[in-house]
Amino acid sequence: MPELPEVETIRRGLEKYVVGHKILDVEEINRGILEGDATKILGSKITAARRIGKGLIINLDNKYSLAIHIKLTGQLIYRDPKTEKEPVSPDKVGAIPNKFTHIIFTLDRNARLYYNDQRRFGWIRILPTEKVLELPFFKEMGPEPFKDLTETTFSNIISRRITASSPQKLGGWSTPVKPLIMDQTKIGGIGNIYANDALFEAKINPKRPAKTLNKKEISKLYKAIIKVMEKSFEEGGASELSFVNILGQTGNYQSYSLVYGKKGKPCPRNDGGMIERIELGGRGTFFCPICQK
DNA sequence: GCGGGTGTTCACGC
DNA sequence: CGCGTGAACACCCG
Repeated sequence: MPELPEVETIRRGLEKYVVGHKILDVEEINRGILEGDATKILGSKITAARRIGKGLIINLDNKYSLAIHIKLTGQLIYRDPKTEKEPVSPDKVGAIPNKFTHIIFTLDRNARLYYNDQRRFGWIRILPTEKVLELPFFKEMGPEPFKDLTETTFSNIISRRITASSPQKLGGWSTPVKPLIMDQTKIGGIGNIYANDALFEAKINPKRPAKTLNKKEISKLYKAIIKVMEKSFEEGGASELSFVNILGQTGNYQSYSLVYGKKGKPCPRNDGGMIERIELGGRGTFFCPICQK
């Protein structure tokens, strides 16, 4: 799933359906996903669901928390007798548990929370709440859209006017702008879909070294990131792979995506360009060579 | 069979 | 240590 809009969609679902439940049991069907002592969370009540970048944190009332990263194909699915009587459609998950179900949390009031993950890249860590922010993934997370990433902060990162580790260093990044905005330690939450679409929206070529962007382009890119993510919130996220929300429903942003995955298709601006696919930083990169300069 | 996939994470070279 | 690159993780789909 997994970029900021998809993880936020899951967080909202956790807040609506899962917060308030007690965890009665934890069943580990496949090892390697869950880390930590599961007995620490038995009998505890879920008090909050938080998100940092593409990571989730479920707080419990006993000073423990669950830190979760669903990587590419993780799913958190909530089931209870009530929601099953009101059929959710479309439910992409179907029968559950299935062959990709690795962890089952039994909750009170006959509810369950399932963790499915086709590729098993994701992780769930049980640890004292005070240790959660010490995990490198959270500790090293950069500022993120809709939180602390203001346009000024974004501009400073892109043009490298300040960084946490070397405040006096100037000169800018030679790295292409696309891998830079996807670097979670620089900016939190942006992944491959929204990086591609935001660069298209801002008419910036993904190969451009970050330091060559002028003030106007940086401003356009910032606004484009916000715009494509807001569109995705409205559509419930993008379900290119296996992303579903907490009720098993798909999102619909992929129907609106501008260039992501559209190799060989005409540019949405109808400028005569064909969307090209190249590799940048090891990731598929889609852009229109005509309008993205 | 092959290429490609919404993401880290680690190993290695400079 | 910072920076950049490439592979690894595991499995499905066209």
